[in-house]
Amino acid sequence: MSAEIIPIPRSALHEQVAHRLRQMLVENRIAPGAKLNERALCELLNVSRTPLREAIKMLAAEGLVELLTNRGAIAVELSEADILNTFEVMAGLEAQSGELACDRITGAELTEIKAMHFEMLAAYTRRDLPGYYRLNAAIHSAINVAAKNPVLTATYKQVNARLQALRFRSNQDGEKWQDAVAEHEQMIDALTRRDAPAMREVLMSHLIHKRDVVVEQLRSAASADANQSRALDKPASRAPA
Amino acid sequence: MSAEIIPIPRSALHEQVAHRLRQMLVENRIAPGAKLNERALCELLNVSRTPLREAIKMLAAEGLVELLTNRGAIAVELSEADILNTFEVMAGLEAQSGELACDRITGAELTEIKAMHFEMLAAYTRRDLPGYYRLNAAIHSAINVAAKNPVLTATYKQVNARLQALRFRSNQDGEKWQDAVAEHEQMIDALTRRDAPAMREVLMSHLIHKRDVVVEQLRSAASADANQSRALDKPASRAPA
DNA sequence: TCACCATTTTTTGCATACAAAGGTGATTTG
DNA sequence: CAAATCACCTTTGTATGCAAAAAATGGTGA
Repeated sequence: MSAEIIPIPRSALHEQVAHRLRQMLVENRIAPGAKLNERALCELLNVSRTPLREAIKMLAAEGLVELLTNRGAIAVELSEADILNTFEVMAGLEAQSGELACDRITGAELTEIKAMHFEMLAAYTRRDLPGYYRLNAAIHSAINVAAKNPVLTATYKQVNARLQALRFRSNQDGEKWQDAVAEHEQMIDALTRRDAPAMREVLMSHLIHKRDVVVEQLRSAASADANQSRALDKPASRAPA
Repeated sequence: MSAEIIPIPRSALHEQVAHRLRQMLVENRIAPGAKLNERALCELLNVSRTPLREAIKMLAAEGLVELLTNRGAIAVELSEADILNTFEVMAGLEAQSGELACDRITGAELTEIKAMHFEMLAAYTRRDLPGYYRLNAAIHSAINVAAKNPVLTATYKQVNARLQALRFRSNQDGEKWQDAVAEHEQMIDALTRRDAPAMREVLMSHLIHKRDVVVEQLRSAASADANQSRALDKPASRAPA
């Protein structure tokens, strides 16, 4: 085992394009409902249409974009029902991750998660929302990894990606934020005790609460949008690019 | 709202190609590990390389084929670890389906599932393995649908597709078969009582047993292969097309 | 002014062409 | 004779061209 000269062996163009598009979608740089214009993306990414189209097809299979037959692709726009359903699945996947992690987590992994937890508490204390989100996601991801099941990890990531775009524009409420932190304490506790049923329970309710926060924010954002568009006398049901 | 002249609005070529390839993979008409030669598939399906390649990219995102960079695509070949991991995820998804179905199943749905269960018993009694598999899959699918969560259904289907190829060549052992039927009885029972925890429990162990059957069959098949290849003095670690 | 229709323009979908990487086999050399 | 090398062929990856469908535009009539 000597030469991994370049760990990324110059991955194919369509892979790179898919990666960049995925990032743009998850970071809301392409708004939900927005059309993916091939010509525009081609010159933005400096590739021809062939690898671009192949990348778009992959994202469609991942559920990040929707294909429209003769009308190209648009970034998925989740209805409230979609969001509820997606969080429900995520809750199941997280709960299972937690259960399995209780059986399979190593001491080093648990230590690292505890360290990240304290970092998250620091971010919370400073009301550093971006830092908090980053650490929060890192902790959940670490728990998932500790479950030692790559298939579960891949499934988790794929479903989670669809929700990332929502999280990107969500803002924690003061009280809810405090509750979320308390739930994280319970998680760490259950994980330390290797108490799988407790872990499942905590993660399930944690996800339910996350869901409620997102849906609530979405509703208020939607009503704000509605007010604004009424004021501007302009129907803006579909988000622009 | 008048004319849905053709309910399938002449879906795009790459969709049709993806569908046919998916079918071929799931039915083991393309063996695990086998190379997907573009030229050959093009003339088999009578399409040019562009839609074929787009379809292959979709299947890669679904986890049915593996892309090799400059060497095309091969049908996924699951290692024993992969199989264990995949069944573990399936168990979680089925368990959640069962729990949710207990809350949300309609009387009509339950009735239909019971009817299919009796049909399955008939197939079992006749030792009609293909019929048994079909009804078994239909029942599990119906439970999933009764959970009323399209995201869960999509996730379930995607993960399950990777296992279908294995099931296609698996054969139930007499005793294990009897156990599986008994577990199905318990499932129907729990579902009738709307007992979500019991449903979770039954489905979890049912999937574990399914997993064991598949792994056992795989092992004996592998050793048989090894014997045969030794006899023929020909290394055949990779399955041919 | 608004609605409807024809025409133009844009955009997507598919096919093909070209370039580069991989595999194969024969030939050559140690 | 074995191993390495080189040339050839096959296959994949990307770019481009062409046809069809959809959107945009403009004009006409009520």
